[in-house]
Amino acid sequence: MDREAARDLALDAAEELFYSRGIQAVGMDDIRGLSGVSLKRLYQLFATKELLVEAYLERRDVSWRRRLARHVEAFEDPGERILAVFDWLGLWFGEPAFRGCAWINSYGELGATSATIAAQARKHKLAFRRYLRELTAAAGLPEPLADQLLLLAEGAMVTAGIFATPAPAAQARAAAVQLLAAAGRARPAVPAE
Amino acid sequence: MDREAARDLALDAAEELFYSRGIQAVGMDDIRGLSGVSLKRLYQLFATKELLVEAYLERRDVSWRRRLARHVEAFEDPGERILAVFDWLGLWFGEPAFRGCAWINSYGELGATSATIAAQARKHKLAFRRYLRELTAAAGLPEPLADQLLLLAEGAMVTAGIFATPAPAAQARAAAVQLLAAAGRARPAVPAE
DNA sequence: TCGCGGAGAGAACCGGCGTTCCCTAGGGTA
DNA sequence: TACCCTAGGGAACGCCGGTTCTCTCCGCGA
Repeated sequence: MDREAARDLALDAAEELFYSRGIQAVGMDDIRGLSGVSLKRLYQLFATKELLVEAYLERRDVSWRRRLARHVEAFEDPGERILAVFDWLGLWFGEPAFRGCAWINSYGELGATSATIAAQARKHKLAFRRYLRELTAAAGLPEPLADQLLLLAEGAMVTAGIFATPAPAAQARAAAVQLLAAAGRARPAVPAE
Repeated sequence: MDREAARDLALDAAEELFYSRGIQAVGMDDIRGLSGVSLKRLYQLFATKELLVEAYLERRDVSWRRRLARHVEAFEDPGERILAVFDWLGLWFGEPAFRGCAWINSYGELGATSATIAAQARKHKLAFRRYLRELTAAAGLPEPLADQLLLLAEGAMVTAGIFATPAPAAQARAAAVQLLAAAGRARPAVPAE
């Protein structure tokens, strides 16, 4: 097993365990047990647990945003793309392994203690906000609307996690429809010509 | 120092430390150091750390909702009361000690491990949702609107915590205004007579 | 066949923390 | 003054988990 393969196995196990149980509840030995990568190798790949956590959040950030983008960009219409974000959240919330947002959870757990984890959470949420701003800009809608959509999405993630139901995605979608309509009335996306 | 006073001191210290640093980052000895209540007494009052955490969340739930209600119920108009919720969030977010929502943070930290903490978070959020539903019902607005307002509020708490800015409260308030207007158009709160 | 270098398993080390225990001091009482 | 009883401080205990170390084994080259 070469270095790359071991790294992937370790990160797979880290993602599975850290996400489902929380970071502090998982020991390096648990990672070793699930991944089959020996402790020695683990520490060659990630000098400390904190670095492993960082790599886990980094990799998940990339894959999370890619999964979202794939779903959203199947649509052509800019307005539909915005709503597709909430539809995708609903799909995500419905997955059996769903346990809330990894970054919100990590921030709650270690944001006060670890500056790097707080920074990772900020980075991820900034990237998500930037994406929403791109989507609203493409639809000719103002930036403040994107920030409101961000609040709906974050609220849906939290509520879906704590209440363990995917319903908040549909609620957020409905609210987004209202906000889009209101913004459309103020500054129509497609001028009447 | 009698039993009641010691209990209050211990809970004051617990709230201060657990909220600012996270639960697992605080040891019983830290509680003792800040409260001045000896370990022996602490364990007479709370047989385990978990019971202390539970008592902390319980007490904070009561005081958090009382603070909110005090601010909201200074207004008479049902519509104003709803918006007052978001104004109060802005005041809260602006406090120097603000570090996000204690229940969202606790859930992220221990929700997967401790069933009682997950239940506390659910209980608190259910109570908040019930309050929002009461406010919208009093304004003659439909229940789904309350659930959407809940998403805005939760999203604002998370975003204000991670980005360390009170701005999300105003963004959520603006979105709430739009949603209220839309709901008012559909089913006017004050019929035209 | 004989070393040798690297890798893995798991024990060992060490610090932290929840919980318990011991020792002392102080105050009330005969 | 002598004796208890209580409370508090803080050391002690046991466990856990991050990190390191050691021992063994395997494959490869001379």
